[in-house]
Amino acid sequence: MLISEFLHNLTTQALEDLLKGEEIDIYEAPDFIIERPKNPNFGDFATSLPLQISKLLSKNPLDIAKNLVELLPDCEEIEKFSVEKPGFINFSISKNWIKHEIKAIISQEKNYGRPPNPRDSKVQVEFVSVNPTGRLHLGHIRGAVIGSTIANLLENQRFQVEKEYYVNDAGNQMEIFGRSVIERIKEINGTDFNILEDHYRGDDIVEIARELAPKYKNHDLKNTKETIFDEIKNNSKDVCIKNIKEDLKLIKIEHDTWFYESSLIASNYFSNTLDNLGNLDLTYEKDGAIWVKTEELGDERDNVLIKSNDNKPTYFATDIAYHRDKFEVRNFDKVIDLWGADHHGHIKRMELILEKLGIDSKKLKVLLNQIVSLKSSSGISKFSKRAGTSIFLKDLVEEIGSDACRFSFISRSPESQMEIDIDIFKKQSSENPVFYVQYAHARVSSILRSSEHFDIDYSDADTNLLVSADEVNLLKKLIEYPELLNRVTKTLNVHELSSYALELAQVIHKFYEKNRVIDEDLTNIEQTKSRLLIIKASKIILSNLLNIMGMDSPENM
RNA sequence: GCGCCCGUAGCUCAGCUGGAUAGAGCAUCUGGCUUCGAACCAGAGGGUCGGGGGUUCGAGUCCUCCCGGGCGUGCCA
Repeated sequence: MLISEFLHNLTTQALEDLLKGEEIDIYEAPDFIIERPKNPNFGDFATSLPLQISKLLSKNPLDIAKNLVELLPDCEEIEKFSVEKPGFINFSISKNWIKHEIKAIISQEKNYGRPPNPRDSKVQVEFVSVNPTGRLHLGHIRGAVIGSTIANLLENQRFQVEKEYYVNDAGNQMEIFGRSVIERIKEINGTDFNILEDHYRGDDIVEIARELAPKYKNHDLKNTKETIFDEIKNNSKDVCIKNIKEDLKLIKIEHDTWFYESSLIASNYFSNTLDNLGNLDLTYEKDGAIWVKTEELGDERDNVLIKSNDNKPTYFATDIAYHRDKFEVRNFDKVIDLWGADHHGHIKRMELILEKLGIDSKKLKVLLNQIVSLKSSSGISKFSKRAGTSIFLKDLVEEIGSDACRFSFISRSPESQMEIDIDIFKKQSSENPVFYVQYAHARVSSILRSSEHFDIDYSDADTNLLVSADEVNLLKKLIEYPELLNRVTKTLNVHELSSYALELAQVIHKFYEKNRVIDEDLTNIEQTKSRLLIIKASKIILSNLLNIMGMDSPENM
C-alpha cells in the first residue's frame, strides 16, 4: 500500500473515533488529503484536516490536531506524528519503512511501483490521428508525445492498453489531397499542371507524387477518370500513412491499431448508427440535409450529419459511429482521446449523443492540448498544412533528437499555450533538461560498472547507514516514485513525470558530489555497500521513468 | 457578441481535489576537477503571481469584474 493511503486510512480512523465522542456523523466531515509539505521541517507527509473541521466542531484547530494525534496508533511505519501551528498534523516516516521500500526497488526492479496483478480494464488511448494528407509536423508532436506517454504509463500500471490511430480517410480533405498529388505527378511527368488555391502545397505532397509518378508516366491524367483518380488517391493515402508511421517511429511511437474511417462506411456500421439515431427520434431532414437534434440535448445548436450537396457524412457523423464502435463493438472500459483544443466544441455534443445511445459518457475522457503556434521575428503564425509552412517532425528530430523533442513536449502542461520560436526551441534543445536526467543515469551506471571490479555483494546493505542530508533526500525522493505513478495514473498529468525526473536527477547529482560511493581501500565496506544500494535503486527508478516517458537510459554519454 | 482555455523571474515553464518561506532550467555574475563521469556541484542577483474587488484561519490556486492573448462558434476536419 502507498504510504499516503496508509496515512489517510489511519487518520480517517482517528477522525471517526474523534467524531464519535462529539456525536457528529463522519459523513459531515470533509474529504481531506495527505500531502507532501514543501518544507522538510514539516515532516514527510502532512494533513490540514484539523483546520478543515475546526468550524464543524467549533473547536480550536490546534486542539483538534492534538486530539487526533492522541488517537493515532503507534506503528512501525511512522517515526512520529507532530502538531504544528495553526493546526497541521505532520508525519515523519520511519527508517524501517524506507529500508523496506529500497529493498523492494532492488528486488522488483522494473515491477517496482506497479500493481502485482494485471487489471481487468480495457483502455484505449487514441492519439495523433492526423489526417493522412501529408507528413507529421511540429504542431502534431505535442498530442503524440503526451498520448504515447499516457499509454506507456497505463501499460506500466497494468491496464490492458490499446493504442489507436484513427485514420480520417473518408472526408472532403482526401479528395483535395488526391487532386493535390495528381497535379504534382503531372508536374513531375512533364505535363501541364495546375495547383489550385485550396490544394495542399507542401514538400510532403511532392514527395508522395515522386514516389507514384513513374507508375503513371504513360497515363493521360488531363481528364482524370473517377476510377484512376480513386486509385491514385488511395495509393497516395497508403504512401502517406507509410510516411506517418516512419515519422512516429522516430519519436518511439507505434500504434496497435489503425482504424479507418472508411471502414465504418464500408461495413454499414455508420448507416446502422444513423438508423439508431433516427429510431431514437434524434434526426430530421432540413434543406436537403440530415440533422441531429443536439440542441434539445443541451448543445448550442443542432448539427448536420449528412450534407445536402453530396449526401456524404460530416466528420461529426462518422465520429459518432466511431465512438459507438469503441464502446459497443470493442467494449473498451475506458477511452482516452487526445485532441487539439480546436476540437473542444466537439466534446460536449459527442458526450450528449453517446448518452442517448446508451453509453456512459464518463467512460470517454477527452484530453485537450492547446494548439502549438510558431513565433518568429515576423510575428506569430499558425501551422498550415495546406500552405506548406510546416516544420516537419522528421526534420526536427533529425536536428535535436527524439528524447529532447519528447521531453520538451512532455514537460509542459497540455493546457499551457506554446508559442514556439523555432530558433530558440532548437537552441534550448541542445541544453535540454533531458540530458541532465540521462547524465544522472549514465553516472550511476558508471559507478556500478566500477564496483564490479570489487565484487561486492550489497544485497544485504543497511540503509540505516545513510544519514547525511544528501543521502536521506535521495532515499526519500526514490520512494516517492510509487506515489507519483499512482497520482499521474489518476490525473493523466504526465508533465509531473518529467518534473519528478528532474528532481530525482538533482538529488542524485548532489548526493554524488559529496558522497564517495566506492571506498577503494575497503576500510568502510558497510558504507560502500549501502551507497551502492542507493545508487542501484536510483538507476532502476531513473530507467523505469525514462522508459515510461519513451526516452533512452544511456549507460554512457 | 457568446463558450472554453491561458497570463507566475529577462526567456521557456513547474507549482499535485486552497496550506505552512512562490520554484526549476536557460541567460547574467562568483567559486569548485591529481580520487567513482565537470553534460556536474556550491553561491549571488532577478517576482506588485496581468489588474481591482470578494470568499477563507489561509488564495498563484476558488468566485466576480476588467485588461491582454489563443481556440471554438461551418452542410471543414
